[in-house]
Amino acid sequence: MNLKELSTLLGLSQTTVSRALNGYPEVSEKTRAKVIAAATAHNYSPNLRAQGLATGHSRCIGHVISARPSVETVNPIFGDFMAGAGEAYARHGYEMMLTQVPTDAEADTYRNLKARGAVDGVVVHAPSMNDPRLPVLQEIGLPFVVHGRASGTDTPYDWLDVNNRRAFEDATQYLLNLGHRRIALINGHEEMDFAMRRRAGFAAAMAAAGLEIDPMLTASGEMTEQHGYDHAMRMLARPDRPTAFLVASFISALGVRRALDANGLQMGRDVSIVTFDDCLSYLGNGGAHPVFTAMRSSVRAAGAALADMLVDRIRDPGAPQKTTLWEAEFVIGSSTGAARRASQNQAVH
Amino acid sequence: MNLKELSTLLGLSQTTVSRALNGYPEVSEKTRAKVIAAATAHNYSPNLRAQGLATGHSRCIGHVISARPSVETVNPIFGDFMAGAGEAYARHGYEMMLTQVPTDAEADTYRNLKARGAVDGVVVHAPSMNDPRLPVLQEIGLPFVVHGRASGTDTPYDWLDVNNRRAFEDATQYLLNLGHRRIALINGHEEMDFAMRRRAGFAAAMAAAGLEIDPMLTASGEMTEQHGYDHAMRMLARPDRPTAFLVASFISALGVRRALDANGLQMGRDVSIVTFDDCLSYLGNGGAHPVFTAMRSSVRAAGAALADMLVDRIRDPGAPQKTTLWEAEFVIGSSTGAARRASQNQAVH
DNA sequence: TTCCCCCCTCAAAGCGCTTTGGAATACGGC
DNA sequence: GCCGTATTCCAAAGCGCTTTGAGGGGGGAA
Repeated sequence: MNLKELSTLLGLSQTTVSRALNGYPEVSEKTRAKVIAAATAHNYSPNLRAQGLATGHSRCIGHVISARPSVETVNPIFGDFMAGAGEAYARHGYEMMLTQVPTDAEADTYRNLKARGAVDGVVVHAPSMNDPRLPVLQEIGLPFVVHGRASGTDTPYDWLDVNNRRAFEDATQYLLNLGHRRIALINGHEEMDFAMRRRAGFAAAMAAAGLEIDPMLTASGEMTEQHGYDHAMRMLARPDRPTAFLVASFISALGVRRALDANGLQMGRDVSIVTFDDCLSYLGNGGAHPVFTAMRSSVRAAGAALADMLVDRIRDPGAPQKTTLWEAEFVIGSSTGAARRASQNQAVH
Repeated sequence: MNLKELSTLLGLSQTTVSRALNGYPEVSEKTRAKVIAAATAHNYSPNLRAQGLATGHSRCIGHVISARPSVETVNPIFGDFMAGAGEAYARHGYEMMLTQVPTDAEADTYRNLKARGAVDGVVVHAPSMNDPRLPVLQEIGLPFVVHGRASGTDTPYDWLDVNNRRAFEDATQYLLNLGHRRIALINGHEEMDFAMRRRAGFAAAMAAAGLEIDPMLTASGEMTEQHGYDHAMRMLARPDRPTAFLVASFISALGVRRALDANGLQMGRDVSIVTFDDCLSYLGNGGAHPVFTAMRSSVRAAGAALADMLVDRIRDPGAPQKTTLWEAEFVIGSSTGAARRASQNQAVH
């Protein structure tokens, strides 16, 4: 069933039917009602491609996932982000399209997406410092929003970020107040902008307390469970082992916790953990009684908010750039406690 | 840059340029080379929508995610599945499109996808028994493949599944051999076909051993960490508590483990856990030394295999249906051990 | 009755591509 | 030198929709 068929069936012109369906005022309400009834009765929906060809836009948002090798999509955070964004897109009548590409081909992918008119806009995930994608997007004029920020990019752009620096500074301060001195940082890849900011927050609090950061007590990498486990094991094996861990991801925190178990240490009593919690739906932090003391911010909400921002940007490409900075919420769970004497004694500088 | 511009620029007709680009034999290799060079030089790619309109297909695969409420997308399994599928699609030149809809609107969504010509095919996730989606898809003639099976659907369709029944039967047998008698099952939603099969496998092994299933020791629901924790806590609070848990998801198993910790029980010594492991990239099972004894099967590999199946189906709609049944691999970790006397004593029938 | 205006509807021109059917050129063979 | 066969290229017709510019009809005012 296409427009032509539907219109002959109704005894109207294609124009009228199209206008009726698209809510134009030039058509009487009576006609409109008849048209809509017929459309639903015959399960008619305008052909996406024809519509897109005629209007010049695709009503589709692109998410290009750089795959080093394919690790980003798989990031559990991604699923929650898409859930939030997807709902918002649906509300605005947009589809979402995923593209997976090798990291080095991302810029070309954007050019191609633009050239083929495949999408009306994109969201940029996991920005790094001086992210090369942003200049490309600006150059080719493809609307975009960024989940996070990219330090070093001077031209303005739309972004939404969590105040990672503040969150990690506060969390570190919290641990310092509990008497911890040897604090380990299990971070994400430090080319990532958010990871850099997190480290900066940590460093700031440590410096303010007059403490030096022991390079043996910091780690960065893909935030898997194994990542947390491996580095925690390594650090806990040291004679001057840390009394507290600051972990950039809930999943890695699970790994750190496994390492504590493996060492016969009790979380919260022997060793403390503070983690960043993205509120992943399948990995709750124990509901009303948080297991982990955590900085938390819903990545799903971020997805929804960014989707709204992107739709706004597409509708009004000339609007001033919008930026949003969310503060993470700090929740106290049972994974933290006062630093213990024994451990402190070990931690002599 | 569009076809017309490119062709005038080359001094050729649109036909020739199009043919050169699409590899038709009617154009000389010399011309073709010139055309391709110009296309890349000017970053020309045919407009997706125009191409689609002319050819009648979209080169796009749909994944519709039923959201009850929005819980499915967010399933960490989804990310891994998409990573696998996405890579395969890219290889075949397909894009992938996500649509999120309320569970009850899924059938309409398929009709709509078809009516609008939005996608060339879809993959059906999380089939339930007598899944209503399959008849709809068959009726409207939209090519599809199913991740899992839908018992009760008689007309043949393409599917790929893990032998869940066998896996759970074997796992149960393994626990029985270790002397466990009170075995708990933490399952997924039992309308889901895979959950039903898993329970059937469990039940078969128990029945073969002459054991009854204690309804208090089974649970089903969304496979979150909290789900595992809550039910394990409930079961462990019973005087005749289970000595072993059979868990349908790695994430829920983490929750069960948390419950063991909360009860001061040691996993593998006091209480055993066997879990199903989908090989999620961010949640490894400890690499060479598995933490959990597990039935495992990569959901990512499943995504890739299903994507290939779907592309085949689209290319040859008349081909005979293809079905694939994978056996899960059984790996022994440190989460299982012989049933302990003390616990066995509690477990008197 | 006549005219004018507003409301509603229409025919037709694209949007950028593929593809059919046909035409032009080049090349041998007779 | 002429014709048949390849080879290479082209003009034009859609694909299904939106949208422009224009026409038709009904009702109120003169």
